[in-house]
Amino acid sequence: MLDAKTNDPLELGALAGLLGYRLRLAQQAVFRDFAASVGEVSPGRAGMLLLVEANPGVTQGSLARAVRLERSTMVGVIDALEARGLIERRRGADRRTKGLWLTRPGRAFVARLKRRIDSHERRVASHLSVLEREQLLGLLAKLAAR
Amino acid sequence: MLDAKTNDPLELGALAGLLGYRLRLAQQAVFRDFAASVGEVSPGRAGMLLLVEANPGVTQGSLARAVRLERSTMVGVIDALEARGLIERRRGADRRTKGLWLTRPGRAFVARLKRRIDSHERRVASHLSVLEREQLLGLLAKLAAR
DNA sequence: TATTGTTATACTCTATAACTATA
DNA sequence: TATAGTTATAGAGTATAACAATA
Repeated sequence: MLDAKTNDPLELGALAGLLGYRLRLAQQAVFRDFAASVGEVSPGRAGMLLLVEANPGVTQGSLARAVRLERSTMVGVIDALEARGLIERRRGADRRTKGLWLTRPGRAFVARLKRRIDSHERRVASHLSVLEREQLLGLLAKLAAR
Repeated sequence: MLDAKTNDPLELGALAGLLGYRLRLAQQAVFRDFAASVGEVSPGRAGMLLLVEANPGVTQGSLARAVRLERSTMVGVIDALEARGLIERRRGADRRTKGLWLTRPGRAFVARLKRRIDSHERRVASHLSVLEREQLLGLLAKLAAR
């Protein structure tokens, strides 16, 4: 780890070989590129929009479990996306539930989002070969499999 | 991605092959294990303690740059670690700076921390071979190199 | 009784802008 | 003028606990 300003080297000590530390640095780098190049919506919110696109009518609770948020947290998140006109709640067959759907503007937004995410992904992976990227995705999935 | 409660499969859609998505899931898994098994201090704070241990007398600003936090954010972080009696500020040769040092209890705390982190690391990497773990660390470093 | 969405509330982590003391 | 630490303030993002409607 280099001190970004003075280039004083800072000893990493016990930190050097820890997966959690390397994961955090990598994720910071990727998220920083996402914010700069995709913008408009955070990585987490973008992921939710992609999940609603792939699972039209998904209930709030089901989406919350998928992204590991509390149901109560999801309320505000959906409120915000609904206020931006990107998704809408519809009454489900089970009248306790609310199904989530992309609005027409929401679908256009997600289409644009996907194009930007594509070029973001290419830029982020530009230092990796195709094989290395596949290896990395596989190892990450293995690590996350609990 | 499985819905954790009902086992309804949720389609991942465009999310499936994104490095940022896989990074986030992997990091969540690792941090959850850290919280459950190391506890007492968050991964980020633990990292700072390890950096102070490896760089006695490091200034607040230098540490802030190393972990990519604002100087102003670092103030409160150090306040909290100081209030817990783990580190102390000492006046530097340049009298604008404050050097950071582990206290005696802080050194004991970090020693215990390192033992817990070791077993945490082994558990997290338990699904990976030694070679796979090395590959993963290397690929993550490559990804984070901007 | 159990589940879904909701509200009220609070906590953690972080940033920006303006200040002070030194350099 | 520039830098290190500081303060005040604000904004994401998240959680817990209690509640109403529905199953």
